[in-house]
Amino acid sequence: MPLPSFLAGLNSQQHEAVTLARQSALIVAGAGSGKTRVLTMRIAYLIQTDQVSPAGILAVTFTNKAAREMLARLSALLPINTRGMWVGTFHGLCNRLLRTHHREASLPALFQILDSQDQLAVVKRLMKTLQIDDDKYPPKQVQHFINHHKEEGQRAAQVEAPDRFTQQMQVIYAAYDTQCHREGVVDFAELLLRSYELLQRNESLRHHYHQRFQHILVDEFQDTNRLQYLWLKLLANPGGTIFAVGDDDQSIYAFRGAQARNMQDFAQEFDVGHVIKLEQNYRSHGNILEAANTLISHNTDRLGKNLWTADGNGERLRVFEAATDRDEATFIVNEVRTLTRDGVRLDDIALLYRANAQSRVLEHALFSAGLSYRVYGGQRFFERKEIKDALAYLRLMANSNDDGAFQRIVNVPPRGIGARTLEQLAAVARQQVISLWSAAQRCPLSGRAGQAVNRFIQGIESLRDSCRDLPLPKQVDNMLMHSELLTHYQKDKQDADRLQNLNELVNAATAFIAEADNHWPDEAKIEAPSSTDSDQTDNASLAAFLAHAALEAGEHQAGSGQDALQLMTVHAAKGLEFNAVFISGLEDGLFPHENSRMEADGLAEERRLLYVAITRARRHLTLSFSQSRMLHGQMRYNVPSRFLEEIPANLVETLSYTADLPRQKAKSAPRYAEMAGQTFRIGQNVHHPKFGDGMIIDCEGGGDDTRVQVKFGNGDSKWLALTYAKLTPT
DNA sequence: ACTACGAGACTTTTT
DNA sequence: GTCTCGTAGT
Repeated sequence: MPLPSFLAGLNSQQHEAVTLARQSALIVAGAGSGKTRVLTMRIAYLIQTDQVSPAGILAVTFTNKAAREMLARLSALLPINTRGMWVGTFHGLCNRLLRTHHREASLPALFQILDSQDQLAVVKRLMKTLQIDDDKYPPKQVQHFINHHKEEGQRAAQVEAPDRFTQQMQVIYAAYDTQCHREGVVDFAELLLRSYELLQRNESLRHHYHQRFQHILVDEFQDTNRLQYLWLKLLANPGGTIFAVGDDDQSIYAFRGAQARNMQDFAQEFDVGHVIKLEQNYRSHGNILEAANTLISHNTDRLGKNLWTADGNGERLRVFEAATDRDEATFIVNEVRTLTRDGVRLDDIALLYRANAQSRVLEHALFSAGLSYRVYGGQRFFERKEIKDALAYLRLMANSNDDGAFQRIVNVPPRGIGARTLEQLAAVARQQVISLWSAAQRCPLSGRAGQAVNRFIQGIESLRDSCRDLPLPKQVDNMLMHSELLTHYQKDKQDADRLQNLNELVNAATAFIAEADNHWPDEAKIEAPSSTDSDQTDNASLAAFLAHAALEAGEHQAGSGQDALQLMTVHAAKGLEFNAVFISGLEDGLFPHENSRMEADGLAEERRLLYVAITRARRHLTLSFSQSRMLHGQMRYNVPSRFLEEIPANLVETLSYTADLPRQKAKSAPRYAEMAGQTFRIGQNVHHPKFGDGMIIDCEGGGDDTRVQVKFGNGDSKWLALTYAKLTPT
């Protein structure tokens, strides 16, 4: 059989990966090595050569964006319809699975999905009813405990609890699951754990999917957590094959449970004969790659790879040292101007930083300079307050047991139902183990508040009735008209945005339906032999829309397509590329972040983070750091990042202050410490006979009592009395 | 039921 | 420094 023509142009490793015979495979795909291309071509190749039908493919990604991109590229390669294909995020696919088999998973047909916010609200509410001290057991920590254990595949009963504290956590975890079950809601981790347990328990179902999914493909494998790995294993074994693509050097999500170790485990457990490495980079110039290679070589426990390019070395990296964070920002603004003069588009330039707090100074400088910019991160469409309120109305219409939704909007807009009334309702609900809604229904309270509650219940019910046979966008519109949310937010004259967002929600619903008609065939019809609810199916599109809202919170910042500089954290930049990249704040304590010192493998992860940042750049890469920085309302003095020393000097051009850059340092009034005729200044580099080299970051006292705080190379800082410490300037 | 003030946090984040 | 959250006061 002739090979499909689209294979032309692949390099030999890519070709090998794409055309591999039916077997499990591990592809270590370096940054810019054409990873997504290989993944999509592999699918196209399998289908084109009749090794599998589209329905036999399961492809998993981490983000909706990646899933969309894969589908888009796939339909460009092949004239097939992507309808029957299972391409999506772990959570999206689990949702699909659970919707299809909700009975077997003992979930209501219209189960709702809790996002993190919602989940935290449930935890708080629960702890209140259980009367658990939230100082001793901070809700955030409880939430993390629950998620962490779910991601390890553990139910409350399986958690090891050697001490009092953990036992209490375990109790809350168990109560939380009970509560969620009663309300018919499911959190993100639950989506995975529940479908994992479903497949584990239900042999015929498992068998069905084993038969079906002949080829499973996984993107960003290094980001999988334990449960996701087990889920894949359960879905593939025995006989199925997994095509895993990942890069251990780009593993930067350990803090949320990702285990790059899954790559090694996978190679072993799935008998991967030889690992295919994609090392040819099609993105960056040579110097940039060499800097990245050398930096990452300082990590141990790597699968090991070295990026190379057929392109030239290009220009050298530039490193700039600033006196203050403002100077740093000014420098970057000037450099950006130079680049745009040379014809680089603004949106092909990125300013990256370790922590969001750093964007402020940069934004200020950009704003003053009149450069347009866009900051990624921040609130997303479906996470906005007013949208959450509107969604709560819809949720309550779909599922009246949803206490979270009930509580959220029972008094929005204000209708005279205060904390007092709610408490009474909650007490009834707790006693009879029923939802707030049922409590309100069954035990009507007397008085004005009771009337208000009744009116509320009736309002929602009549909404539900009037929406019954309407198409989804009309339902949303109808809800907005009758809920008085619009008038409520009209009073907030400060933000007309909120009104606009609410109206936008109708458009979102319209867009969702249009999209669903293309890609989301009614799985229930195709897949599920077992689930045919007659009572509630007319609300299926509403439930699907609500799931969509939770699973895909919407664009981070709806960039209106205009040319603007891109500001984001290094994490957010993963997977992207730019002609020119600035990485700012390369200081010890910031990058690597000081909190990383506490964590096992923390420094290595920070190094990988910088590796990711560096490999975003195609042509121009500028690193910068500042001697001083305003952080948490305090001036902090930092030493350059240790990572800078790990980049070979011959690749770097060091920039110094230029004459036209106003030194603002005088304004920050360096404080001095004097002792025996010697003067020490904040920011000055010094040497200590015992602790080594460091920098003075603070001083206090005077005369014989003068002390200075010195931050040493290992990250520690110490207060030293000048009388005793033998400090010498370096 | 709504506003105002103060305490405390504050790495990274997708689903 | 600035934002969020929770409580106390009106």
